[in-house]
Amino acid sequence: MGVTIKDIAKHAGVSYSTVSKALLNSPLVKEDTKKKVVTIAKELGYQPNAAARSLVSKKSNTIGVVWPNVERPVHASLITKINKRLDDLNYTTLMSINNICDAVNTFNRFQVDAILVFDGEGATNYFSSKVPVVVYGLKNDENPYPIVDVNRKFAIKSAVHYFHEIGHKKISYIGDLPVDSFQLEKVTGFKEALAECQLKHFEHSILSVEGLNQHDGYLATKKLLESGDKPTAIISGSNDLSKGALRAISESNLKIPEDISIISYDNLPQKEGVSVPLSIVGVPLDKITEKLTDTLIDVINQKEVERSIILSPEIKITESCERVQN
Amino acid sequence: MGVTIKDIAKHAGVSYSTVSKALLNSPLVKEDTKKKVVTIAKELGYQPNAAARSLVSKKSNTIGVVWPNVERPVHASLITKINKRLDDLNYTTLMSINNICDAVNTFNRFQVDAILVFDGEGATNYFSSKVPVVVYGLKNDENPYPIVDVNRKFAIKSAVHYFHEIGHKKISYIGDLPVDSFQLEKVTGFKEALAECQLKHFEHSILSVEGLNQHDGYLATKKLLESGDKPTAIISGSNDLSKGALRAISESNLKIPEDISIISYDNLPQKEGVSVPLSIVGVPLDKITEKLTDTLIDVINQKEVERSIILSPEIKITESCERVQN
DNA sequence: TTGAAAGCGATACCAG
DNA sequence: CTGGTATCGCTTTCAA
Repeated sequence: MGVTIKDIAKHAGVSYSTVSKALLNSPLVKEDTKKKVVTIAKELGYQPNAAARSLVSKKSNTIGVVWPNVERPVHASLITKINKRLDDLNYTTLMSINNICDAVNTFNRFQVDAILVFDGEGATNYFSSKVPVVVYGLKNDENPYPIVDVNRKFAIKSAVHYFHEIGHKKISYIGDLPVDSFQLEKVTGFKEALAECQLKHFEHSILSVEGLNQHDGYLATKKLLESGDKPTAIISGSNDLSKGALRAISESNLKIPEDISIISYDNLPQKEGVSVPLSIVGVPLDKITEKLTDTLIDVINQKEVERSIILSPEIKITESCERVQN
Repeated sequence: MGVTIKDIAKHAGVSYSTVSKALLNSPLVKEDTKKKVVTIAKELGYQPNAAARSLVSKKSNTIGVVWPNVERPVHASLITKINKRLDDLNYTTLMSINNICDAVNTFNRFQVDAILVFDGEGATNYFSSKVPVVVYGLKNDENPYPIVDVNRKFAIKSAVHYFHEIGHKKISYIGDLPVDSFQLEKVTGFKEALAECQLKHFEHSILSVEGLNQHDGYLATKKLLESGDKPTAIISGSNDLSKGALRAISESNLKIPEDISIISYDNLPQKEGVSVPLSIVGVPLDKITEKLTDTLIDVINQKEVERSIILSPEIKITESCERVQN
């Protein structure tokens, strides 16, 4: 059906093993022959048969990404970046949105060189794989594969400590969403940090949300500001929540940072489209991408990798924060 | 490295061709032998080598889905449903988030049985594929592959006509977002329908938005209601926009449908979490899923399929709409 | 520098 | 019912 190296061989008047070498740019083939073969291959619209190739070479130059819940868009930009980076490294990325177990099996059948699993649940999902696996997500003791994760708890803690240092005593956290273990981590960080700084909880120190969209942040902040009991500083659990918070703050005719300071948890550098340059705490997406792809390449090359790699957040303070005089 | 049928053959004391047959559940193998082989295969953690299999059988039972812009989450639920349905039909779904051209080439190398391309841009991207292709997205005359699409224009038109029939004369559309060709289609439908019904434009008959989130709908509706010039009916371009609209309406102390009627464009049946059961117009996601998967299966089986399949929307009216007395 | 041939893991046919 | 063998398209020795 498709064009094979034999077809090319016939057209070029050489043997098909020469074609193979030429296409792999082997130094064993004369430049002229190479050129001719490559030209003919292009003309014929030749696409190497991945099945045959990986059958013999035991390598597919392909990495499988398991992304069980596409519907939660949190990871979309990360995956896009990873795809790009792997492409630059000459790897093909294939994705599966099946459950982890099935997806891992599929990729094993396809003999991908490595598998990257996005495990938002810290699931106890027991899967096994001959092909090396790297997990991005919550740590889980049963998981025998190297795991890369982001220290969300520490990120929020840093924010609290920063506010404490510049004199804030009344700090609110927006983004309590118990069904989501990532958010849970952040709330825990907030609570622990309050304790460490000997700061008190007050009625609205932790605002729950129904989701992580701009509107959820808007609603929560609105509620917070309308309570008689305003904080001097806000930490918000995600970029979108922050956008909503900013809008609620400006609607209440409060000024940032004079009336209220704000730090946002975020992995993206600085999103445009906000009125104030937000202070950000979190692990930059590029850092996550790099660590993840590097780890994948390492496991492919059978290098030893740490079993648990927890990336530390960075904090970037802008004019959205101000010292409190007292 | 991995377990092969030869390993199983040794353990079972039969020839490897028998193992192959047993694993394929061929009637040519004695039940006992089958049982034994299957058990051993399981014990050894055997995963058939997809490369070898598709090399000889020329079938991979795999469908490649090209989803160039994951970052726009519109298609996430559709893709999830498709994945599910194909899984039920015993097809494996593999996704690529590369650009259309590269992704199609990749899937050609992997000899998938068919490729589904999500083309949100109606792009003139010229790609060619030996493997059959089905496109979901905007029609495009240069595209030689069968295309499935949703009639967004007609959906909005139906909504306008419905409102017209029940006496509304002042109708607003929320969701003008010119960068998005899908939204553009809807706005066009709105304009054409107004003309067909001989209804007049007024200042806020078409509300633009900056995105398609709940908050965008909230802002637009707020603006609309605060203008002195309220409509009696609203059509909203997406489910999320509608949620925002509902909130803005309730904040303005208006009642649905007494003060204002509303129909939402949506492909999902009826989302929970809204105060009023919304009237919906659009093609149900299940219908799209079914058409898309059926078409894929058809092209795989070399059946003739129409070159252009445009799905008609359904309109479902609930108590969010009321006749206007005049 | 090129060609011939072995073999990757599975299926499918034919012979027993 | 079971076993041997050709074959898929390609990479990779080994010889020429």
